[in-house]
Amino acid sequence: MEPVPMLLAMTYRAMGDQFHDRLRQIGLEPLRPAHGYVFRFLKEKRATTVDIGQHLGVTKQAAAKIVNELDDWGYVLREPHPTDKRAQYVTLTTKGRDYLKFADNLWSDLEGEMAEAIGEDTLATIRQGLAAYLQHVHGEDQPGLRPVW
Amino acid sequence: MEPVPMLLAMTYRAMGDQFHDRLRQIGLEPLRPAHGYVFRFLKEKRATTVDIGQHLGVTKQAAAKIVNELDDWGYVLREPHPTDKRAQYVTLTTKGRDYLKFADNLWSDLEGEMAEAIGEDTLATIRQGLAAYLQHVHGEDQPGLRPVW
DNA sequence: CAAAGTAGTCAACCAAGTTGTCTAACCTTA
DNA sequence: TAAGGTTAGACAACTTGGTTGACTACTTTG
Repeated sequence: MEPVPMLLAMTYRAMGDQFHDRLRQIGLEPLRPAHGYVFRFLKEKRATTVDIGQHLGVTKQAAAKIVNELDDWGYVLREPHPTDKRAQYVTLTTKGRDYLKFADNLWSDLEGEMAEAIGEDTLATIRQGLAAYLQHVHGEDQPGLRPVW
Repeated sequence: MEPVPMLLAMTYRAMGDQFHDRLRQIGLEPLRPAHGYVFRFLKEKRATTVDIGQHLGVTKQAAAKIVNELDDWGYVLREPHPTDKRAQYVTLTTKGRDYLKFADNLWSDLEGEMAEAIGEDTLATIRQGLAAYLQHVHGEDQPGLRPVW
């Protein structure tokens, strides 16, 4: 019997692969999951590189590398922090927001296909079950994503 | 609303972290998920390094590195292939089988805790739902694990 | 106002994979 | 049965995505 985590990993992988395939057909830059997570984070709040690193669960140096790429590609830009002369806010450009919207559509397409395959209600149960488990493990303050890729 | 894959990844990560923590308390070698997947594979069938690479979805060179570690630590050993003088079968030692048994217990403990947190039936639905989705996507021949770590 | 802490950058290193090459053995097949 | 193509495994160089450590400029706190 397969351990549950293996099922989780395989499903994550399967969905991620499909996402990536379709994305590549559009010929975008080679965005990795981390980039997507950054977009999602920046949509919510203004953040510095250090904040981003914290959220991703990596060092600020690693975060800086990611931010640099996104900057080079025009997905984000840096603007001076209003009160702290050391810091810079990283913000989404229009291109970044467009990407995010596009990606969200793609995700919900994939989720729709999943619902079709296994049933709307089953998917809902999965969603709620996993959320409840994370709640159970981490309580209120969910950690950064501590990603898996 | 969180995309489902993110929930999958976070749950996988949460369970994996707990697994790893408890394992480390016992002071075992720093086994990574890949090692566990190799054990699970070798329990089923005799396999060469190339087979293992195929199963893990990595090159044979990468697989060889993993097998070397496991050999150094005494979890597997290599024995000559009966008919092919180039090849070697990789097989679990007693230490390897003991580890696997231990790990399986640990996993089912964790799964038990999950069941307690979110309900036996919810967990069962998750299990079946994910399996059905994988079936839907990949059909009969599930790919190697194409792992995520 | 001095001391401790923090944002960001630079540089060196590391781990886990990749590609490419080679040898010895294997498998056609003419 | 010899010849040509394929394969298992090893070795080496490189790539990627991170790490730790050190430093500067600025900020916060006692």
